[in-house]
Amino acid sequence: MTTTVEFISKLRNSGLRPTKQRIKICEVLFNKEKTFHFTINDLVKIIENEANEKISLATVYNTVHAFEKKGYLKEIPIDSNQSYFDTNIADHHHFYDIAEKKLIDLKQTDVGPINIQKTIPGKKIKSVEVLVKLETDNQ
Amino acid sequence: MTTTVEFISKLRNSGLRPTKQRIKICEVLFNKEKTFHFTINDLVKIIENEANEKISLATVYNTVHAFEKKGYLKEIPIDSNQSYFDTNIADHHHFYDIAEKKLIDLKQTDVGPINIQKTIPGKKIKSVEVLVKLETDNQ
DNA sequence: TCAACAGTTTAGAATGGTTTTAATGTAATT
DNA sequence: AATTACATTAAAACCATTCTAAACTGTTGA
Repeated sequence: MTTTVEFISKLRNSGLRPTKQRIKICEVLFNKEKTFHFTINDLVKIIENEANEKISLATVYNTVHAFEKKGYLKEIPIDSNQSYFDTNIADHHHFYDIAEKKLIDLKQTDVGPINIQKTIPGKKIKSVEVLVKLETDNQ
Repeated sequence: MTTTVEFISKLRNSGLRPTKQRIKICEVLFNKEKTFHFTINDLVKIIENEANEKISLATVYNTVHAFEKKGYLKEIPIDSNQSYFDTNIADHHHFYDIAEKKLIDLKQTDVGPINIQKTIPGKKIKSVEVLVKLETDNQ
């Protein structure tokens, strides 16, 4: 449980003005028991349900991108027509249920260490992400 | 080097009528020395340059999706606003150079086996894809 | 060989997620 | 309180992708 005051200083410390909208989005995203995955559309709906407020779509996009840039959110690479975000910023991997278009977290221990042998001069590894696609098992 | 005749029978055997457009796209995609990555836009440009033909955008989309469904192409999961495809259908993974927006193939031996410990009832694993994001190494 | 059918191509319109615009509003600073 | 820089907003624009419906073409069987 994080208080509004804490969100305000977190935002200020990040160089983001603590506006009503950003605080609301913080509460929606970072005050949950568990981390979760969402699309922008999901987030808009959650805000509409949870508060009776309405935050403009553009602001939701702006805020999510700002939070991503600050490292408070991670975008999950999926070849889908919309972006998925994750409030779990720890290093971890995903199942993607193709039929249901749903993401499921994998723990580090579910996958085991991944050792990348190849290097590219002048580049360093920023992240290593495994996406396991699931389909229906008909048998 | 694959002949036109071979592409025709490959298409027929897949239940796809060997049309002029599909044969052309086969030649562009599968007659290269090396496998490569492309977007739909890339492919349209290649076709325009290589032949003086013009294939309708809708047909390019249709054909790429048909080929993907038949397993002759693979879509690569990246959190981008457009789809990337790969003519390398062997089991392999990717580097993604964030700065240059370029994909680089990793060989199986560059990554080693990945062992997924978790299972979901009624679902089976369709694919396991590793995306290694690279950033500039400033030091 | 030819007719008939089913599958394919096409240009252009529609769709839908995301970004831009430019006007209005608000937090921070003086 | 005035100023300034940053934020929010609705609506328009953007752009990759999909859809539509009419024209076209490969295939089949008589």
